[in-house]
Amino acid sequence: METPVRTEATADAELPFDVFARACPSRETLEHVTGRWGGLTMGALHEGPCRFNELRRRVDGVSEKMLSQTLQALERDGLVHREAQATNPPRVDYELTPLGHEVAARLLALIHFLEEGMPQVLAARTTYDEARGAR
Amino acid sequence: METPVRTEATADAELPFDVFARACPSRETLEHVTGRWGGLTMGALHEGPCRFNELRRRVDGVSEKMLSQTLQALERDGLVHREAQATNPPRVDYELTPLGHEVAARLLALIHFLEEGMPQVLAARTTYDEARGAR
DNA sequence: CGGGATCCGGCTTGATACTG
DNA sequence: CAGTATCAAGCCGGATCCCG
Repeated sequence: METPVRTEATADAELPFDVFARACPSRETLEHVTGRWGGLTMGALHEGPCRFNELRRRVDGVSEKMLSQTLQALERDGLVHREAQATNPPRVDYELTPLGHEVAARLLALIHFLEEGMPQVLAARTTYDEARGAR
Repeated sequence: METPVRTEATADAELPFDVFARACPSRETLEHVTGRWGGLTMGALHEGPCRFNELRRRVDGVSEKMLSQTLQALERDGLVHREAQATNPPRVDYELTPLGHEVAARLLALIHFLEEGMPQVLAARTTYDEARGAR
């Protein structure tokens, strides 16, 4: 991983934005990104630009409404770029912005790690459920 | 991109878990981790073990019920360890498991990047809203 | 094709109260 | 302190209809 300007000295520098605070706008964006469809949508877009209905196919289970809604939130946050052509039939392409790509990369790192760790997770679930049912 | 590092002996079979598939259990775990309180809870625990009510204070805005529920889901997935002492008053400590720490690290990478990128996000929102209101 | 508008059921959430 | 139980409200998300 590349290390930006960040001097990894002591704890953290005092950032003006703190997700742990209730009212911080960063929490909203985090929820857009990690929301039910936000993460999957960005993950799908990370593979490349995509039209609306193709996106629907990539993100299994999402409805038109939620995809539309999700895309709007991400576009407003500057993570997704929307390019519409007023042709007939209309054609709209979505793609990640540079910022969006960086966010998606971190998101996918999480997703892939989770996928690889699923055997452990599943094992833990079994253990947990057995310890419960036994008692 | 990067070379897929598979420990499996079998050839380049795809991973057995795919979040993009509706029915995959990895999507459940992803939702536990990225859910409304899951991420913040794990982020808070990444700083160190913590008791229930202290956790509530760290994660601003979470209710008892949701914290309890969140912790149970994470414990079941093997990401959080719960250590209870049957004293009076009761004392329960929560901490991340090794797996949980790895997940939390990726989560925090995302969170911190988002916090640092908030100025851009906020700027994008302003632009977006102006383009809307103008029309 | 790419959405917007509307309706509506139900799951999630959050107070509140109660227990060990 | 560390939760569980209960209940009302509200937002989420799906289905449907409609438009450019």
